[in-house]
Amino acid sequence: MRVAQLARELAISADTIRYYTLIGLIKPKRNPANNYKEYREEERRRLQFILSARKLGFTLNDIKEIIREASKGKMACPLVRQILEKRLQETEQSFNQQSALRKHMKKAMKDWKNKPNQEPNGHEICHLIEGFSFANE
Amino acid sequence: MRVAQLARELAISADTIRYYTLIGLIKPKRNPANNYKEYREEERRRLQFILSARKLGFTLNDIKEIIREASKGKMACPLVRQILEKRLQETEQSFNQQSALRKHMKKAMKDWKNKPNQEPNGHEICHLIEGFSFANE
DNA sequence: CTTGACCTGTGAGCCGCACACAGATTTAGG
DNA sequence: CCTAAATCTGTGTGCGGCTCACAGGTCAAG
Repeated sequence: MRVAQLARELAISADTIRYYTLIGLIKPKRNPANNYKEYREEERRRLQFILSARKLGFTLNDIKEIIREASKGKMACPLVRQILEKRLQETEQSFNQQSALRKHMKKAMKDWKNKPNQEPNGHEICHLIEGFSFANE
Repeated sequence: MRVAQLARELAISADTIRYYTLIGLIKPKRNPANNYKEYREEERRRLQFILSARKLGFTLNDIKEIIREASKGKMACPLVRQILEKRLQETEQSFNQQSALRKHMKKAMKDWKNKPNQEPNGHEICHLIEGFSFANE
């Protein structure tokens, strides 16, 4: 199976598969007839593993390390648990940041409804932004 | 005032100020004595504008465009309102994605508490990930 | 006058792809 | 069987918003 069809079946882009191949996460054999990469059952399974791991917040580097560990015949689970914990912490952080950003933006939308546009006055760029208060209410 | 001190006062990194300068958001004059960049009141105000706008989700390109508009003597407010709306939509999207990711990760933490590590078995990489269900309960 | 802190510009690295390009291959239609 | 169009290939570049590394110039304190 070639890259485009596999991409269709997994509902991802061919470029993504190519990229994973480029960085060594997948190692398809070549078809000697045309030198195209041939994706088989093994590659499909590995790709599905990658996609699941991505959905759980693992980075591509994490995944690389996990695969390396597993292919040395070792048990990857402890590593997986440890990485998940770390990534969860980071996700909590950026989630809270996102949440704050969202709050500010919504407040701006609301506050600005009652404010007029204003002609430029020399030292302000946009009074909406410059006059915005990030404080709670 | 030189870059490092301004950075300290605004609690951001000197590299960030340098970067904003590089992409043309700030245009400090040079000190002829040593050719260092000189940041004055105008640059400080502009920098504060940039920081406020960033906190409201505007991208650096947005900010560039807004400044360009304002420096043409035009009223930037309508543009600002329009961009905010767009960025808010995007933020909602990525917020929801983050939220889903966080949920999955927390579920994994919980589910995996009861699952043992498992020796590699040839065709699985990590049964924790491979056996994880993304469904709601 | 030296030491060490600070400054400079330039360039590369991060992450996870998306997109552009030019040339090779495959497929469908006549 | 032939051609045209679709699809494929690898390589390289770009995105955002910085951060860090490097090699060298400048400056303040002792």
